[in-house]
Amino acid sequence: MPELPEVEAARALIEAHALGRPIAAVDDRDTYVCRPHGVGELSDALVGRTLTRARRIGKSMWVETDEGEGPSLGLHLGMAGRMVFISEDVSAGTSYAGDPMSATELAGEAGGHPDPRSSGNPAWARFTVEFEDGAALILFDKRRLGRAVLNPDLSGLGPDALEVPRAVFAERVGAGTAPLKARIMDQSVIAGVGNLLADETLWQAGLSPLRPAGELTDEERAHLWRTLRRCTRAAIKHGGVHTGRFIPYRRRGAACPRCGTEPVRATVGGRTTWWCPEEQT
DNA sequence: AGCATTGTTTCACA
DNA sequence: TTGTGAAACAATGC
Repeated sequence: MPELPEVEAARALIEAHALGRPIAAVDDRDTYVCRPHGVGELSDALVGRTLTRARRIGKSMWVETDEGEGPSLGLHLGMAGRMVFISEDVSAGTSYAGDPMSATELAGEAGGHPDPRSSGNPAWARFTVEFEDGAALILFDKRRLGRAVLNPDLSGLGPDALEVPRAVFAERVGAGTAPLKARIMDQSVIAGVGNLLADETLWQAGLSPLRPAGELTDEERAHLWRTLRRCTRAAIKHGGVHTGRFIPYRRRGAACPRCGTEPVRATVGGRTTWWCPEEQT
């Protein structure tokens, strides 16, 4: 689920609820999600400190501790991760993106009837930060492809897709021989665009995912930059990339909501890709 | 049973 | 050396 819009919602959740609370305990026993750290490493580094700022580039976020004096906590949601904050104050119980979940529901066992399909399944809590006041910040991830790591290396990331200036975007995206979709999903070129946001943006921009990135005109690059910003902002506002206009039509037998043509499917940049062959050229 | 999955890393190859 | 694409990763869901 998580692309830039979901991660931004998670970052905002941390910023709104988890800052300023001294850390009492950390559960880092899942050494796959917390790798390369061993059990207790994140705990030793974080207990006694306080989260002071939540930041994000693309799909990667990190939380500074003790005004930058302590280590930073890197968090990545992977393919299916979500951040949840719970506290005694039930009204604050919420998840990262338009899918509020009460503390009662999150209690799972305590509720008596935990839904195994729920992302709040207690068994899917892969990393937990408990605060002295009883609140907790939890990374739920049914597939364990998310990450919690100290002092994350973000040097391989390009500029954030929402922050990158138009001219920089044009220079970085409008180069190379790879298909356009692969180019905008390359996190070292620009950071934050995933499979669904890429399909949505290219559909809205009327550009084929197969176009060699380096062959775009100046006008097309500028148009793509504006369209990507609009799609990303809309996804943040509406609760995630799945709210995109084109997303429901990424399936066999559908009809493009603008022209009625059946979308086509192919693998582009290693990912399943759907587009309108009539309008996207 | 088999295939697909909103992400990232590693590896093979041109 | 650089760029590109496939496979692997974990664990479901259909």
